[in-house]
Amino acid sequence: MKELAKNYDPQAFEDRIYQQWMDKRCFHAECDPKKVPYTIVIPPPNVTGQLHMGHALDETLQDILIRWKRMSGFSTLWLPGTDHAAIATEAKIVAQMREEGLTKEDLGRDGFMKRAWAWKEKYAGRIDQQLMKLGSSCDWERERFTMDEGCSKAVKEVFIKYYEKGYIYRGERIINWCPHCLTSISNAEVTYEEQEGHFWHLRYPFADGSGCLELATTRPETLLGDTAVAVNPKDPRYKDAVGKKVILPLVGREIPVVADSYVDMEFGTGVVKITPAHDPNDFMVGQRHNLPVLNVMTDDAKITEDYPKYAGMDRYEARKAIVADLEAGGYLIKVEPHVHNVGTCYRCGTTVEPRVSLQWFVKMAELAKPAIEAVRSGEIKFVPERFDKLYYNWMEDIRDWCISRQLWWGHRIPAFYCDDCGELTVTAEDSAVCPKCGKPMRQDPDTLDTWFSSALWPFSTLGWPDKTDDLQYFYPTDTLVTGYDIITFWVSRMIVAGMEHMDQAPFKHVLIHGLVRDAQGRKMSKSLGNGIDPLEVIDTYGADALRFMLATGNSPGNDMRFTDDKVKAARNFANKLWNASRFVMMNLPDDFKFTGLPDDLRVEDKWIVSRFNQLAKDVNENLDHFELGVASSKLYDFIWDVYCDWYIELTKPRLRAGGETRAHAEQVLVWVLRGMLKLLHPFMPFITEEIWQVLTDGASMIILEDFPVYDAALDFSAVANDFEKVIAAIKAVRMSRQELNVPPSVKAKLYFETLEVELFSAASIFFENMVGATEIEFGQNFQFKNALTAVTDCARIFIPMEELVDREKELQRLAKEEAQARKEIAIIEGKLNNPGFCEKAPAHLVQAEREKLAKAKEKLAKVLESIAVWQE
RNA sequence: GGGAGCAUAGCUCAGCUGGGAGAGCAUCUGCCUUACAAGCAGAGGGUCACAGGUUCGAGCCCUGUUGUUCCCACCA
Repeated sequence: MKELAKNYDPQAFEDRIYQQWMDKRCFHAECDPKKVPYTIVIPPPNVTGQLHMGHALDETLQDILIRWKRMSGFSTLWLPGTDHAAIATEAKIVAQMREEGLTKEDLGRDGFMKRAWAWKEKYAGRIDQQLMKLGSSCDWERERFTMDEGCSKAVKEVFIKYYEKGYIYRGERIINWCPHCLTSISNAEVTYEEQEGHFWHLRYPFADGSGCLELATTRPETLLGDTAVAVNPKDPRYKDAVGKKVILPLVGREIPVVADSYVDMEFGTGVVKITPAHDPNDFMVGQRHNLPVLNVMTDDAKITEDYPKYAGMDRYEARKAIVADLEAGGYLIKVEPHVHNVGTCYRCGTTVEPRVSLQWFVKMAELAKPAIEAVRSGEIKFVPERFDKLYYNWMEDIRDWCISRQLWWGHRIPAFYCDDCGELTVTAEDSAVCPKCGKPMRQDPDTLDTWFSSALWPFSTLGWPDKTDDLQYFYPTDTLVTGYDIITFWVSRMIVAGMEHMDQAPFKHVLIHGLVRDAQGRKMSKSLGNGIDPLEVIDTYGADALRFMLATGNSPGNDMRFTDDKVKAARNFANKLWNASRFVMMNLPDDFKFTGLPDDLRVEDKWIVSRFNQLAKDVNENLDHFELGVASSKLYDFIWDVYCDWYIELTKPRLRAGGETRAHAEQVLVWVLRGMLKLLHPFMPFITEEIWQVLTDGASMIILEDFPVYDAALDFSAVANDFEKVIAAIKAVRMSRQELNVPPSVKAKLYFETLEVELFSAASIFFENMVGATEIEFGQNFQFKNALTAVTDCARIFIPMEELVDREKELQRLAKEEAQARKEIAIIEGKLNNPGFCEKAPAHLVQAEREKLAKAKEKLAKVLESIAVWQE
């Protein structure tokens, strides 16, 4: 038999193992009618992005599920792919061009696109490589990209379908504009931040000279675009003002005073300046009162040429200048500090500028209805459930979705304008000629929001709009794994699209995870520089350790902190498994053949087999309920505590014995080891595959093995429970010896007072091997003047010492045990003396309490006897 | 303003449908026991935020309070 390397060194095999899986096409999915499909589509990372800890978590969870299902006999497809990430990618390219002194206009649209594709080609694949390092078992043969031919076809199809059904319209609305990215963004892409600003109290004089209206603003520079002043119609203070005109300071324009219920009488002076072009609420007021819309800013938020004095100043410069002028002109009453929420671009953090412009929108209210119903009916389930509230919250109050972006990198809107006759045509054809007048048409310059294409991801990647075999077989997908931060951006829109175009929810479960934060609990971010690179972690500790750490110790939907200690603990666990496997293999003869579990199992074998059987049951159940963290910690406990610390130690005497005894132990050791490796494989795929292949001499791959399940034939609970008594006795002896500072090197004979003579006598070898027993004798009423006692609920064990035992210390120890026993008895008696408990609690629980009480009393009696002996 | 999460050992967190408070790390003690010192054997440490309620029984369910984090809306 080949041996495992002396040290666990993930670098030595992780890449090789991955290559093997690839060579054997282990990740490839077939439309196999004999199998049940299980599908996950990857949340597509940015095509030119880099793997960060959030991805690592996301992919780890998906890979665990996929590998588990694959081993459980499903035809599993994990479909990988990347997103073109319109704003993010275009921003990077533009920044790079800026360094060369180039602008988009310099290159022109075609030139820019050429450059963008080249950029994409250069960096695409990098993220794939990184996913591979993690062990992701994606079907790379099916890899997709949101701007590939098929996805682009789907996008056009959907756009046209929506347009024809009246869900898509074009209109002049106030939208969120990012002056840095130079594009519109949707409501969902705006993040609000609390900022300290000012409240400028201003005075607007009446045109007729009858005094002034006082009002306050946080954005004095927008005054240039004021087209009215509004008051509440019910406000008695301003009854006479309504209908009059005021003169706009600095500008001199006469604007009306209008009455609108939007104005809150309680707030400020009850007078609001109305700037329809630069504030969403003002825009609505403007519409109600037919006010002109004056855009006073350019794309990049500078004042336009219409106001020569401030032209070219950016909005903050202009603010300073205008405030100064207002003060000079006597229009400024006072300035107060004011904390308010400011919208920022979620991509670049720039303060967004509400701006009126002509954009494309999707009417969401109708489309949202079936999508809401899909969750309400349980067709789609969020895990954990509470996230459905966030979803309803968003969907039930949904706004129209601004989908046009003033970017070049993306899907161009399939709308064409005829400059000649003014006709608007939406069509999939590129070489469009005006259907009305036959003249050539001009395509809309804008592209679509990135999320428009990712919304179609669960079916566009399977071939839709064509009716492909993949689509037939793998749709709807089963589980979507993603972070709570993109439920509104992405999950909700996929559900909408799935319901609308496929008439079927795109997935059954949405497994939501939290954010990976740094050790102090802060969000990992570029600006803080506190991000941890998963690849560096993999280099240091191995992918298995990283994966295990990410999957353990947290529960769905909750954030987790990343600490080095946790990865180290996971690495140590891998090392433990490695060494245990090495130990087992070292003990196997060269011609070892695994023949399966022997029929004549010993008590300790039945114990471990039974425990393993329970573990297999638990792990399957936990995974079924998406309790990945619970499953992984059960595996940890079993492998480390049960198998390594107990079972291996228990088998050592048998291995030393040789012959049949040894061969028998070898089979059980290997049987359990194989089972553990399989159960652990989804979590730690590399190390389990490596060990497996050495163990099986390369005859098979663990990734293709059957996942263990509960087997009633392997349930030996009764025997296992008996064996727990032996374990309890060993622990009790250890505790006595340690607490009395008896060195491990000191051996001693053990005297047992017990009714379980048969059980303990069969186990005597363990006492010799594990607690330094020289010999074991059974009897009653032993009297020792200088012995430690170890007490369990079914045995009292004397350990006579040659050197004088510290009487006081042993008495103290026994007193502690007495106190514990009494406390336990009190608790149980408290329950049993409660008539309500005995009457209403399930019978088996009452019975269990009675048994516990009997045992506790027995133990107490034994402890008291021991104390009596010492006190004589 | 609306909604949600969290509060459990010194730290980081588990604890699934209510039925004996757990893990890792840290601390203390003893061990190089030929798989593993990235280890072994033990120990100490918690009024499960607070106050009520339901129940035979509450870390878990209900109500309220406090602290904290987040999401949504957004008052110029």
